[in-house]
Amino acid sequence: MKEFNDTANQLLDAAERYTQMHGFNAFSYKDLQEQVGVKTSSIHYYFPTKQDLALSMTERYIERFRVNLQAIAQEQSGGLKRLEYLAKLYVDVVSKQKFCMCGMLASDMLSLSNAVTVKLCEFFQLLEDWIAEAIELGKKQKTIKTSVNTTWAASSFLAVLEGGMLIARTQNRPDYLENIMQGTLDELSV
Amino acid sequence: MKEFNDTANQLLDAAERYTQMHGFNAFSYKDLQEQVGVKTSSIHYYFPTKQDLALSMTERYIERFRVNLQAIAQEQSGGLKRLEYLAKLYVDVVSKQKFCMCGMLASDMLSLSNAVTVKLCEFFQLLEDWIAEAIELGKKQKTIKTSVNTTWAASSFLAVLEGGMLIARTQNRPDYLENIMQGTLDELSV
DNA sequence: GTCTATAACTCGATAGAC
DNA sequence: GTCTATCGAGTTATAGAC
Repeated sequence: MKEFNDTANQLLDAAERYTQMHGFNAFSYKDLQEQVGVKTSSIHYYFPTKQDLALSMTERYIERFRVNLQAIAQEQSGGLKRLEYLAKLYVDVVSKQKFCMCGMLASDMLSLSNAVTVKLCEFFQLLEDWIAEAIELGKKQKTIKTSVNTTWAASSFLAVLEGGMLIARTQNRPDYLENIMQGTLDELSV
Repeated sequence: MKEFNDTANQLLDAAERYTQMHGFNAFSYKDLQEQVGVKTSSIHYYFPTKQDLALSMTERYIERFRVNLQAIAQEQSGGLKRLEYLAKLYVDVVSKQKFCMCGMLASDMLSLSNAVTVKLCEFFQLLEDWIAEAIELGKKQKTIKTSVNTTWAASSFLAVLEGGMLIARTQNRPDYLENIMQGTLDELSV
C-alpha cells in the first residue's frame, strides 16, 4: 500500500469529500487549493493528472474501508448485527447529504480511467463478500433464516443499500433508507 | 405538458443520451452542437441556461415514462409479469452501457436547481407507486405472496433496481442485474 | 516541496446581423 | 430561428525560480 505525506492526505481528504457530495467532475484543483491551502501547481506535484488523483483516492478509500469492515467484524460477533451496523453506517452518510464514494464514481465511470473502474469492481466485490460472510455467520447462529440463498441475498443487500442511498438522498430523507434496510433485515432474520 | 419543435426535441434527445451515459455535467453545448448540427448559440435560444435544459429534459423524460408505464399496465394484466417486464427494461438499459436518467441526475443533484430535484422525487414516487400497484394486483391474482408488506416491497424493489444497475454497469455485466432481479421476483412470487 | 506565472484550452452565455 | 463573433471566467497542466 502506498504512503502519502500530510499534504497529500489532506488533498485526498478534500477530494473525497467533494466526490461524495458533488461528484468527481464537479470539483477542480482550485477547489482543493482553497480547502487545503496549497497552490494548484503543488497539487500537480503529488497527482500529475486528475486521473492519478482519482486512482489514489479510490485506492486509499478501499484500503480504509477494508480495515473498517475488519474492525466491525472483530467488534461484533453476531452476523445479523454486523449487517445492522453496516446499514446504520450508510444512513449516517445520507444524513450528511453524502453518497457512497465508489457509488458516486461508478456513476461517472465513463469519464474515468480503466484502472479506477477495476478498483470500483474490487470495492463492490469486497463489500459483497463481507455481507455474504455475515449472512453465513447469521445462519449458523440461527438469527438468519437458513432458507435464504446467501449469494443472492448478499448482492441484493448491497444493491438495496446503494439504490436506497441514491433515492433517500434525493428526497433528503435518511429515514427512507433506514426503513428500507430495516425491512430487508427483518426479511432475513429468523 | 410543454411542446417542443423538431430541433428542440433532437437537442433533448442528445442531452438525454449524454446524461444516461456520462452524466449531466459531462457534456457541453458544443457536444450537442456536434450531435444535432445546430450552433451553440441556437441551443441557448431554446434553453437559455443549462439548468433550463436540465428541467425540460427531466420533465419530458418523466412524461414519456408515465406513458410507458401505463402502456405496460394495459398490455400486461398480470401483476408479477409487470414487474418482470420492468426489470427486463432496465437490464436492457445496462446492456447499452447506460443508467436510469433520473438516477444519474440524482447523483449530480447538488449541482442542479431545486426545480429539477423536485421532479426527481416525483419520478421515484411515480415508479414506486406503479410497483406497489403491481404488487397489490399480484396478491389478488395469487401470484404474489399476500404476506409481503407492499409499501416496503415496492420501495425495496425500486432500490434494488437502481443500485443493481449501478453495480452491474460498473462491472459491465447486465446479467448481474438480471440475476438480482430474478431472485427478487422469486422472493415475491407464491 | 512549494511557489509565481502562464500556456492552451473549454465552458456557459450574450450581442447583434440576417 | 439560426448564424458569426466574442466575452469573461474557469479548466487542466507545465516551466522555472526559490
